[in-house]
Parts: sequence; structure tokens; C-alpha cells
Amino acid sequence: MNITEIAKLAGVSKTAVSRYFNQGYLSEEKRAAIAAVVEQTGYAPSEQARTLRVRRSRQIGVVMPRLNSESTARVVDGISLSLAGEGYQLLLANTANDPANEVAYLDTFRTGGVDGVIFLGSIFTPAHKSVLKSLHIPVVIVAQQYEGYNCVYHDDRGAARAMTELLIRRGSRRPLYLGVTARDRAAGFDRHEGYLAALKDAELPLRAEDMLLCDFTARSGYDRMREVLAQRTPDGVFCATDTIAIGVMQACREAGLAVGRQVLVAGIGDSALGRVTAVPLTSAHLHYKTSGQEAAQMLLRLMRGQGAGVRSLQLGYEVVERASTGGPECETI
Amino acid sequence: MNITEIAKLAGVSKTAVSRYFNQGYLSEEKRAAIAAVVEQTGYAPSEQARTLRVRRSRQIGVVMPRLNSESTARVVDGISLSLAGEGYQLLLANTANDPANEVAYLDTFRTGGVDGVIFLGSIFTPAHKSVLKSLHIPVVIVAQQYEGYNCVYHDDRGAARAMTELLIRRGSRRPLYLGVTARDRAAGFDRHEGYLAALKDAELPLRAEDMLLCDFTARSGYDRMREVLAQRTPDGVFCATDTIAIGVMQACREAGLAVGRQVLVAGIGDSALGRVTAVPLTSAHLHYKTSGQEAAQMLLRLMRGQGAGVRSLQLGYEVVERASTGGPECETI
DNA sequence: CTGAAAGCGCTAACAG
DNA sequence: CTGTTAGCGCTTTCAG
Repeated sequence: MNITEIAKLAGVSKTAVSRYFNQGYLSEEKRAAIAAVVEQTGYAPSEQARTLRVRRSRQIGVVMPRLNSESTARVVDGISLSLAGEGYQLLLANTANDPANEVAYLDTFRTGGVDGVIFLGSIFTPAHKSVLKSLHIPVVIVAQQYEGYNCVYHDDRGAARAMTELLIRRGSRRPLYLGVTARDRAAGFDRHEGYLAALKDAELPLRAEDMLLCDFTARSGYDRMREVLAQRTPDGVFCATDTIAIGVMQACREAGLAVGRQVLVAGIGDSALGRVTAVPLTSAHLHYKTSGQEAAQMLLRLMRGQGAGVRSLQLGYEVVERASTGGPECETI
Repeated sequence: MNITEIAKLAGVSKTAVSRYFNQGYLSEEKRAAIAAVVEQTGYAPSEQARTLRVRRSRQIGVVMPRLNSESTARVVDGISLSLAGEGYQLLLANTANDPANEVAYLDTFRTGGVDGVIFLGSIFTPAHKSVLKSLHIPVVIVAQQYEGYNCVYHDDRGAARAMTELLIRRGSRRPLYLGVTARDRAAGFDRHEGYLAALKDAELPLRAEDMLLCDFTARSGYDRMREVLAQRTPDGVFCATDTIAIGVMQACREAGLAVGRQVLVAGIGDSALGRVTAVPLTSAHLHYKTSGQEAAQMLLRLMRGQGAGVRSLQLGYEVVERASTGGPECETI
């Protein structure tokens, strides 16, 4: 069913039908005739063909690293909030933490006719660099700061530092660090930096054996912590993500250790998970939703050609202390 | 940058360039000439235009009700697994539980040139019915059984019944039901039916005041349970989703009630959340990932025109008993 | 092996 | 107000 057939059925020209769908000049009679045919056939013009013609799809592509992630969901939520009202639709691509997928989907969007891209970044490889460069539509990067691109990101270093300081203030003399790969600049490198800075400030020694690498799962936090506990009982653990912290607390619990008394634990992200655990988790709230909204606003400006140079926006954090650091009792859900 | 320009730069015809990208007959010299230009310009053919021409995008659209949901993530994971190897890409649309969005995105996919659609259903309205009917590409519906369409869904009734029976077997004389709207046939109506069936089997009375309505959040489970606890202390609660159960357990805990001893709690879905709570949650494991895989296989068959009539596939469930029903100690993360 | 030409479904001048 | 015409960027006969 295409515009020509509809035109024939309604006894008008293709142009008239096109105008019907694009509020052009049209007599009431023709309008009615077309309306009838459209109603009856359920015809809708091919967005595909329209985009090819007008070079504008009103779709924006979002590349994200994970699906089942609260932070991702919050960012995307913020994006929708800003974009829905402007008549844009979101096309999401889940890369399942695979950089190759990220590149592939960025390329899909490049050739697929979206008007703009929001990229929830994780790791940047040369391939990313080159596909981003070849992207001739506006892009905004969220959660990572990337030289030369419009970015909205968080104060990962500050948040990590604040969490580590809190552990120390609450009595940890030798806080452990369980983090993720430094190839992820924000969640890996910067948070690690924050941890190191806090130790330095407190004049505590930096020990390589106190810094352990996990992936983004609770399972890996659990495993790593078990290994540690086989050797000794740390008095505090700073985890680069709440998810890792969940695993750590689970391991402590199984070892009969009281989280918040014997072992202090803190994470980053303030996820819902950390509010329902046996001992509620101290964390740093990051403004994920706001970052999504801001990124969308940036993208809108860029798409309207109002992009006055490259901007990069850093958002702050909020310390949320709960029972896992021995502080005040948690707020409820 | 389009095919014509590339052809000009390489000193060949458009056709040759097209063949370069579609493994057609081409002399080595021309191939090399084109390769050089492509390399240098970073040109990639417009998927957009190609699709218009060949009526095939190798993209499949997935409409999903929520982002930050483990079940959704597992289903999508399964879909990717089956589809990635076949060279298809997934375009995800998040409807944020808004039926209007569902209809809008189904329509986007209808006119946007995807080759097939997988619809993670929630509630069906007449608008859904009509947009589904007008969709002239293959569709598979997941998690709901919908007359006349290819579906993959779960034994919601059986799972709910098994959970309720378990509560009764473990000593609950008057299990409460906290469920979601029956407009969601699978998660609302069927699970409620399962609860009712279990009560009937056990010859327990059905009381309207013991069946409460929540939305899909922990917060609503928490609120509803607080209201109940203000009146009396139930000996068991069956929740239609794990998320609701999380809220319920939180409310119990705040009220100083021992979950698994004084109050038994069970949910459905076997989510990761339920494994890290203070008292690990008894639940029914549903085969979400498998449902995604099966749905993708069905879609592939349909797209290949091997759709031997409408099929509907029901998957089973597994009872996972943990401490919240007083049974054996939980497995760890 | 190669290129010219037709056309996918649509919109935007342009001339009535 | 309306229809004719010319493409958007690509693939695919069809003759060479």
C-alpha cells in the first residue's frame, strides 16, 4: 500500500495525499476523500521513504552498555523526558558491554538516518574514535568525558573520594578498593583516583594488594571478597559500583561478619538494590536522570544548529549514608 | 557523501560501487580503486536508501514495557542470542509502561522498515489490536498469550499456584495476595487465578480483603503491606512479582516481624534482587531468556516465510525455595 | 565483467 | 488550491 495507490483510490494526485499528511493546502472535499480511504486501508506513509527525501527522521539513537542497569534506566528516562515533548522518538541499542557492538551500532545509526545520537559511554577504543569522527550527525556522550565531544558526566573522582573519606572517618584504617577496569575512564580510572586521593589526604599508605579488579557484576564482588576474607578481615571496603558492593556484603554476611560494624562498606550509584540489602548500603547518589535530560537538551541545541562550540558539563553527587558504614539508620525504601 | 560521488572519485560507475558492497562481479582493479576511495572517505552506503530499494533492513524492532527490569533484560538477551548470529540488529523501544507509547512505537516500526517485531506485551487495548492488525510484517508476542498471534509465554497460573501452595504447605493458613492489574493478563489475571486455585485446593476461604492491588514497584508493595500491618499480622504473602515482594519484606522488617518465621513471603520471577535481601526470597523461576530465544526463532521462521500457521508456546517454571518461606537456607549469589 | 537506465515511496518546486 | 515533474541514494535488470 503506497501513496500512489491511495491517490488512485481517492481519485486525487499523489501530491494531494502527501499534503494530507503534511498539512498543505487542500480542499475540504479532497481532504475528506483521502481521509476515507486512509481510514479504510489503514495506510500510513513510509517513514523510510520520507526520511530519504527530507533528510530528517525525528528519531534519535541511544547506544547503551547494559539493559538491566538502574543507572542506564535513569539516564534513558531523563532523555525521554526531554525529547518526547519535542516529537522525537528514541531508538535504543544495547551493546551488552561489547565495544565491538558499540561501534557496530554507532555505525547503524550513522547510516540508518537518525537525527542525532546519545552515547552512554564505557570504554573508548581507536575504533570508537574513528566511528565517532565519521558520524556526521550530532552526538552527545553521557557518563564519560571525551576530548572534543559534547559530554555530560559525573564527578566520579569526587564521589569516590568522598566515599573513601567517609569510610576512614567512620574508623576504617585500611580501606580496600574493589574497582573496575581503568579503561573505563569514569567508573574505573577516576573512581580509583578518588580513592587514592582520600588515602593520601589521610596519610594512609597505598598498597597495591588492597586494590582489586572486578567486572560490573555482584558475582565478581562476591568472589573477590571471598578471596580477601580467606586471608584477613579488612575493616572497610570501597566499591566502585553498588553492584559490586552487594556482592561484597553478601560475602561478609556468609563469613559471619557484621557489615557496618566489623566491616564498613560503601559503593557508588545509590541504586535501589542497596536499599533492600540486609544492611542498607552507603553510597554516592549520581544525578543520572539529570544527566540524561541535560544530554538531550544539548543534542536538541546541536540539531537546531545552535551548537556554540563543544561543551562539557559535569554534575555533582550526594553522599547518602546508610547502615553499611555504621552511620545513622537507613531511610526506608 | 553518496554512491555517485564515490563512483566519480574512483572513476567507475555507481553500479560498480554497489557491487563492491554487495559482492557482485568486479575486476580486481576496480575493486582496489573503490576500496581506496572508501577507505579514505569513510563512506558507508545509506542503509536507509538500500532498505527502500530492497525492502529488507535486517533490523528487528523490540517493544518493551520497562528498561530497568531483570525479566526484560533476560528476554532481550535471549533475543540477541538467537538473532545476532543471523545478522540481524535489534532496535529497542522503551514504552515506560504507557500503552499509548506501545502503540506509537509499533507504528514506528510498521512504517520504519524493520523486518519483524517482537513485542513484550503487558496490557492489550483495542488500539493495540488495530495497530497489530495493520502491521504487515511478522510479529511475535512474548510473555502474553494473544489469540491469533504467535506467542511465547510462561505458565503464570501454574507458577502462582505453586508458590501459594508452598506458602500453605509451610504453614500459612491465610495467605494474602498482592498483585497487579488484571488488565495485564499474564502477570495480573493469570497469577491471581493461580492463587485462587491454590486456596480452593486447600479448601481455604477466598476473601476479597486479602487480595490487594499494587503497581509494579517495590514502593507500592511496601505501602500496601504497611496498611495491612496497621490492622493485623498475616502469616503469609504471595506477591505477583519479586519487586513487590521486596517492598513487602521491607515493611515486615521495619515492623520487627521475622520474614520466613512469622510471615512467609513468596514472589515470582526469581530476580537477582530477591537473592540479596536480608531474607532471601522464595520465588518461581521463569524462563525469560529461553522465551526470548524461542521468540526470535519463531520470528526467523516467519520472516523466511516458513510460518506454518500461528503457534503459541508455553514455557514452564521452577520453584526456588529460599529462606523467606522458612525452608532451606538460600544458595549464595 | 561493466554501465545505463529504471524505479523503491515519498516530498517539493513549479507552473497552472 | 492542484497536478506534473524531478529527484533523495541505492540496487537491479538488461544489454553490451
